[in-house]
Amino acid sequence: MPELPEVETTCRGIAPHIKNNTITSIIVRNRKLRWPIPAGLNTKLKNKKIISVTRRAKYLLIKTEVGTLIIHLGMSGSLRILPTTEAVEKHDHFEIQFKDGICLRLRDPRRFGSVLWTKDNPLKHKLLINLGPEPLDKEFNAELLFEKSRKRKTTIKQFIMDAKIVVGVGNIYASEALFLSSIHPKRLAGKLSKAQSLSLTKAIKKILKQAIKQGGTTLKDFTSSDGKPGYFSQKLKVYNRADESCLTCKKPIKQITLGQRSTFYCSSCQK
DNA sequence: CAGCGCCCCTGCCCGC
DNA sequence: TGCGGGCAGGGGCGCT
Repeated sequence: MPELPEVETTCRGIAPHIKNNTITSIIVRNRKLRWPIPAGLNTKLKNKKIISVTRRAKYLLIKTEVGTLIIHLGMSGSLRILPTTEAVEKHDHFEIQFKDGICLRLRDPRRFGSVLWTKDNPLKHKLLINLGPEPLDKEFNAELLFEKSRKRKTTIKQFIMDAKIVVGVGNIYASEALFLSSIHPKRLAGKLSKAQSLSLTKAIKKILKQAIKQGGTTLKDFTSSDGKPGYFSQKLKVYNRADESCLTCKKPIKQITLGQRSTFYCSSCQK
């Protein structure tokens, strides 16, 4: 489900409610997520304050007085702010309850998400330390994309989805950015020209910014922290549009599989 | 290291 | 209406 814009939307949505708020209780209903939710969180976090809520790649970082919760939403996770009294449903696995009667509740049917804990700098965590630059940072630019792609034999689509190169480009936005920059998803990364590196870098930034502005993309089940869907799905030009006509040239959009992921493109517009 | 498959899990949609 | 197959927005891991 969530790609970077959805995680960013969630981050912005929950922060005002929980920042400076005091935790009264941590509830773990099912600790079997991708990794087990660590034991002892309730003891550690009771009566502690939230200092900040930030994002790195698709990880949400909830910093408290005593350490940081690192939350990943996987494919089907969502976080919502609710009154603590709100009825719990089947896949509501984890929640943080606060002094003022609200809670932050994690729902994740597929359980590919995770809730991790660290006392140290979360950016030094094993899962975060080797991540590439944020796509919207200046550090991610045409020169970096060009240099890193030299001699790489993987397809450009898999390359831009590699978190060591740049984080946050998921399966929807990879297809969209390649369409916007007129690059065929199967083009070998090592064969990208300098001009293409520039247009692709720009396209990735543009697409992600637009999607954040729209509150993310809702295909099936994404809801932001207030339960509303994202509206970017209405702007998708190729993703999920197999056999429909290209919005530029009217030829049918093609669907292929790359790295076990569905990939959509226009064979006439993308070279 | 780079480049691959695999796999974790539930739900939903489609065709029969 | 029921059931099996395929597919889904992620990403770490283990193998070659």
